[in-house]
Amino acid sequence: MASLLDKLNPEQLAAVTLPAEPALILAGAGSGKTRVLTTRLAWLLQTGQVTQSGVLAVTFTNKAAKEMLTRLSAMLPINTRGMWIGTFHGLCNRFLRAHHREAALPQTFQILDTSDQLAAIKRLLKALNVDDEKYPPRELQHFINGNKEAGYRAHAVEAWDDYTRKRVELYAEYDAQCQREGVVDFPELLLRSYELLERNEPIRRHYQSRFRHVLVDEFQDTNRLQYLWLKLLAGHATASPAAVFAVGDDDQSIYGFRGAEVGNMRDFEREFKVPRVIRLEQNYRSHGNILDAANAIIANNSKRLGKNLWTDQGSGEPIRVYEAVADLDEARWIVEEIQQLVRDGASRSDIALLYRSNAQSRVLEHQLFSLGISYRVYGGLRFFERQEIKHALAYLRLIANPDDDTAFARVVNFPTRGIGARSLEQLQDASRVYNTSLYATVSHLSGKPAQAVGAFVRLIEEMRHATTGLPLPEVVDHVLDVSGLRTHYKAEREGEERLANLDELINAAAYFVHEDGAPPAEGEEVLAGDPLSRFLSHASLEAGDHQADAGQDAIQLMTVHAAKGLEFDMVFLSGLEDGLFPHENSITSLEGLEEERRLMYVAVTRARQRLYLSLAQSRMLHGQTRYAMKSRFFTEIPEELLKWLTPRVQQGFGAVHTPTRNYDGDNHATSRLNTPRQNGRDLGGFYVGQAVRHGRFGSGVIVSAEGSGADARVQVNFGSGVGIKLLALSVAKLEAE
DNA sequence: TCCATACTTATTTTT
DNA sequence: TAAGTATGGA
Repeated sequence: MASLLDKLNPEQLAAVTLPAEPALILAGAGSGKTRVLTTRLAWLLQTGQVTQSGVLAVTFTNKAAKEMLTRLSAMLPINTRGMWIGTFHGLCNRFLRAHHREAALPQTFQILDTSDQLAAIKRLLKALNVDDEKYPPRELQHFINGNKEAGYRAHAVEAWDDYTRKRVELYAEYDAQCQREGVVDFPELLLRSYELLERNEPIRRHYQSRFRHVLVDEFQDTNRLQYLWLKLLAGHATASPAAVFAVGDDDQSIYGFRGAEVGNMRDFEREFKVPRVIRLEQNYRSHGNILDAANAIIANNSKRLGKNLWTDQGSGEPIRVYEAVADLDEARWIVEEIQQLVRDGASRSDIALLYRSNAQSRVLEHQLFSLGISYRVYGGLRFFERQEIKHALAYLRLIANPDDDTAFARVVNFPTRGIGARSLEQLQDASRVYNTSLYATVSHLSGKPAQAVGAFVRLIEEMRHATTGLPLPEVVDHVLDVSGLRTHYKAEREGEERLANLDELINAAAYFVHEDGAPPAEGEEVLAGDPLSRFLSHASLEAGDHQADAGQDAIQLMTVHAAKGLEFDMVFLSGLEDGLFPHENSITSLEGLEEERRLMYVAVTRARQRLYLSLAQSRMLHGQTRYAMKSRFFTEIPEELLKWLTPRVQQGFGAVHTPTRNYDGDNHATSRLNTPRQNGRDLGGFYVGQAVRHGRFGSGVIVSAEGSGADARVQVNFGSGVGIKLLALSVAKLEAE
């Protein structure tokens, strides 16, 4: 037992061995958060304070849940299968399958992913004849999900204006449609579970008395509904509440834009009366200079719970900074530097290239590609999101649940079988009249459309019949043939990859059955439902890997968001320009800016040994060259931690006049940029891209120009604090800097 | 039904 | 720029 607690630092040890009471662990970046969480779980089990079935551990991602299970099995010789360790959505799915009747759902209910949900909303708007210009589907989706995640059903949403009233009405209609079809979206998994617990006392009591210890990972990312769900499940208001062990870092809260409420941490501390917040501040990842920079940056945020990272590893190297003239030069420099690192023996996969937004990867990729350096871009389409896979899954969904109109609409005419828009419209209308699903409505139809659609229904019936009792992989195989999907993609010019993916789906099914069939631990129940429904919910809840060959030794490219939780020996953080990072859409509000700052904090703390920061004075954005100032975050890092690799004269764009400014001496891009006249406009000697000084606003860059001569006006970006100003040259006393 | 062309729009994203 | 959607003609 001692071995479990070995090598923990005093704070970690204190956290792991806390008594059964509400606990809040503020775990800084690289402080051994996962280790503490897993060791706590193992320790509770090993010391007999709780049984396997008395534990609920919840994470946000499948990856984190898997990691916890793997590490737990490595610590204790136990069968973890059947334990309630998983994602919020995964656990709620399991809960709802087990109590589908009480939750008023068919046992085979299907889960809509984000794109399915959007399709369902579009279909609803069409059926109700709602103008989708006035009520854009995406906006409506956001409205519905936002309300669900705050815990509000349509009837509970306050609406003070006609527009909102209409959206609330559509929200109610949407829920009714989902109910008819036997499908639930992501937030619905949570809300439905919450409502069931709230309404059904026997079930609530059962789970409240069962779970004695509730462990929550990444607590700062919880939304309101998740917080309420935890509170209820843990029996917060009851005589014998479960001990909630919440681990998180308010400084790494970067998902506010999708409903995460950092405030949940404060609320938790207060409402659960956490006796003592434990801070994990010793960092095992980065060298001192990197941590000093991170601490300095995040110190500018208000409303923090407070925390300061430290290390005993020494200060290490300075942070290297490079200011390029243009995005292309920045990319060239980064790639050149990477080549040097690799020549010096660095392994490519230890090098990460981070950026604020996905669009920035293009220049970088281009540069890497042309120099033949292997790289891997994270993000993008995942396995279960590919169209051919979604088509195949739609057939499977119809076998499991014929009322799933989203699945029906997706494949009724794919591959094409002569069912046009008019037939479908008729079917939609009839389905409203009879209040039945599209599938069930077909029997009411007559005439020509009924023939074609009827044939489709018979096809699905045959599929269901032929696959009953077959092992899952064979079901999939059969469906791929009979649906005509295989034939379709065989005929398609570039269908080989799609065909390969479809075959991969059979493998995924086989693998799933293999995992799914393992015997559960004693006293544990497995997920209820038939194997097909289980596989389908697995496909929705776990969209699979982001493509790319993970095993290869390649440079890692990703957004800062995607990098959260990861670490690399060397990190390049590119595009550090005001307007890009922090993003211009976020700088208008304090909360927005503080989230950007947390993002910056996350980015900086990814680096173990070496951190590079870079920016470009001009950048191609939306097909136009844009000029920007250095990111305001530079001013938040103590100067002595930075090592400028570009001559200091260049800062503030003074260098545009110096002859050698580009990394490789190639200055054609610059000479084009700095032509003192643009579009023949007379700007009295000024030009776009020029560094200027204003008496009141300070120094900035001319971003754009309009008018000419006496009417000439220019937009000047003054950076931090001031922002972009439109100034008439005849009025404003600008001087070249 | 399919294909070409025009038009729009442009963070971050897991489940 | 460039991807995604919308529209209209064959």
